[in-house]
Amino acid sequence: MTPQKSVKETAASLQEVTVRFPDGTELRFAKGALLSELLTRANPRWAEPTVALKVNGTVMGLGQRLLEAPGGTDPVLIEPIFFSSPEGQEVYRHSSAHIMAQAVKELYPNAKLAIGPPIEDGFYYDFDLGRPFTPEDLEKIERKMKEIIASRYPFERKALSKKDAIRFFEEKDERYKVELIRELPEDEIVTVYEQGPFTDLCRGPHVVSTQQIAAFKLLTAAGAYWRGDERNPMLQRIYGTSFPTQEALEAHLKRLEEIKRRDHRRLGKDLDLYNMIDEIGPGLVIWHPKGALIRKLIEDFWREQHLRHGYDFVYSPHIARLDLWKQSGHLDFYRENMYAPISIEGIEYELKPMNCPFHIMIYKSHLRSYRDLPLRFAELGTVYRYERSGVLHGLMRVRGFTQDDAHLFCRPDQIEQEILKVLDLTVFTLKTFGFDEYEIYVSTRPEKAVGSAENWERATAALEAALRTKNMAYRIDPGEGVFYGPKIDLKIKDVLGRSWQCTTVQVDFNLPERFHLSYIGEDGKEHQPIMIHRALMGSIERFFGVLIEHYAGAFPLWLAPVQMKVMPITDRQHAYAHDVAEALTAAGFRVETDARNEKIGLKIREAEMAKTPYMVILGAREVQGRKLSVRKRSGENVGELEIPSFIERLNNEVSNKSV
RNA sequence: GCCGGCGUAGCUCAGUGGUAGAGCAGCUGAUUCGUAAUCAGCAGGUCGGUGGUUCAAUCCCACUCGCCGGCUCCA
Repeated sequence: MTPQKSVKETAASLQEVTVRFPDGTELRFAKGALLSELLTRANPRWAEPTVALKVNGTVMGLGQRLLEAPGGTDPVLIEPIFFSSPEGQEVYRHSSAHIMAQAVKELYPNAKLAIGPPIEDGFYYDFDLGRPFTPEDLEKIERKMKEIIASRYPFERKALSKKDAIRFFEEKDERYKVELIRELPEDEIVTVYEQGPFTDLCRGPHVVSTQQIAAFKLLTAAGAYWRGDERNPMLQRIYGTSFPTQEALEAHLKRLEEIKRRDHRRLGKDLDLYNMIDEIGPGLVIWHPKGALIRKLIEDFWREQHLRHGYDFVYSPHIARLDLWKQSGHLDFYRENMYAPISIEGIEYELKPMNCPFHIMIYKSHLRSYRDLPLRFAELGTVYRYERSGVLHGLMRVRGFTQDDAHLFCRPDQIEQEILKVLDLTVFTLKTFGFDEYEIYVSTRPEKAVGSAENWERATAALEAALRTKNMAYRIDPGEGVFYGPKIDLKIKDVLGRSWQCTTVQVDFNLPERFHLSYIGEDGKEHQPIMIHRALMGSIERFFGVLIEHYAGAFPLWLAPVQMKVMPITDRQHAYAHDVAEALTAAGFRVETDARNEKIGLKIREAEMAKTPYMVILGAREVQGRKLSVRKRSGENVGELEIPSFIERLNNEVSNKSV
């Protein structure tokens, strides 16, 4: 199996070449030198252990040789890659995945290898085992991985012809690997990596030795289809993660704990915000009073902003005749997400999955002039979409949800300006909730789509132009547009750095055509308006779920369902507590009084667990001085205040919408 | 939808082929207390649902509903 080195290559390996390091240092090396030799000799005092090297811009493993470097330049440019970079993590975790695969093969020789890539925060490997992995299996695999790491196997790269590679993996009965290799181009050189007795198909690169994987943990096992296609066999996937130090691993595990602690499904129950129950059905939310109040406050804010930004509010029904959905094209392109029609007096009606056709009907209710445009119809519109049972997830993925929807009708020359306005409103809205960072994607034409290629291009160009004007960095997401037009998707980053898709802005050249929308232009002739669909928070349900996790349930004062609790220490302060609560309520705050015959410690504990922003503690001293002793949920003691100065403080905090 | 795990009191969870327990919450009483849990008593469950095996099922089996972790998909 050892590939033969050509005579020419051997000769070449004796020659020398200059290597330039990032600090400008240049050293001479034999062309056949191992990259790890470069590193030792150069002693470059790099702060972190080097995972791999970037050689003339290509990431290479330290076990590779200088002569494999691309470009064949002299000098050869070298850059270190540390674990702290995304590339370093990829190499490190990819190697970790190989170690896991070796462990699995040693423990379960019949397991077939599929694929095992690095992913964000870790790695996975898919196996065909014929049965699922149990938690005990994972423990055994972890122990075996530790042995493999202790064995200090070097990762050795071997190149094979496609034919040899197929034969090699056929002999091992690794049918998935064979399938992968067969799809490579005919003349492709296939590389494999060996670590001790284990060989895996792999492009690489890898760390030098298994010993380099210092700290790892296997996290979960789950089913996954071969190549993500449900018609293919179900494989068994093991997820794991690895880090160069035990501390870094533990920090990561702690973060996972933190994510669990913030889980909106747990907090939603603990804080009594909302629920989803069997009797009603999966993916259908009931909002309990506290959650409903928060929702109301969010919606009030939304309405206020939309009024200021020139939107008109509209309302539309939950069902409409099937014909409407035929005309809109939803029945052709969105059917799999729609519920079965309801027959009423012989006419079929359909539960709405989107609000657009209704807003279009409002547009069509008058003859429109170019002077009327742009028209902006906004609605907190509740829609119902069939989602497969396995994809439902708390508030993040439901079957009935309310979009903060709007449809803008404008002239072609107004598109860019309208999108700019939408972006402004989006940024302002998100910022109010403490989201300052986001990822932006522009999705282009999918396979299943209506409308001409030319229209798609025009629309996409408008979206990109607006983003460039706003200096907002974006990435292209090819083929991910909705069937009726390209879109901008904005994923917000929460306090833990996780991304959530909320905002979407979609240009639509198609619905105006299907519904024969028109306006009378300056020239007195009919023209077709452009339509823009947009939702800033996306779905109120999802946005609320994200907010719960973002704030860890501790809603800022302006959103907190109960803003403060008035807590008399004994019943001798009840009368004063009543007066205080009345004064605060009269000032417009949401106040509860805890007049139970309980110790103050318990009252504070319960207010803390309910994440109430302020606690107003009233004992004999406060009654005496007609004051308030104010404590924040952070534990901070604000001290003794007079009622008016407390109210002023609260008013400031609410009007600033301090996060 | 698919693979796997789970479903026991309002919540978090023990448990067993002979019809169930704890802590918290609830109710009652006592305690009048200064910044994250006062004490005692009481009450609370057709063990997700349906069917089957069995003298006997919460436990075993089948089906079904739901939840959780993934796959796929999306606001």
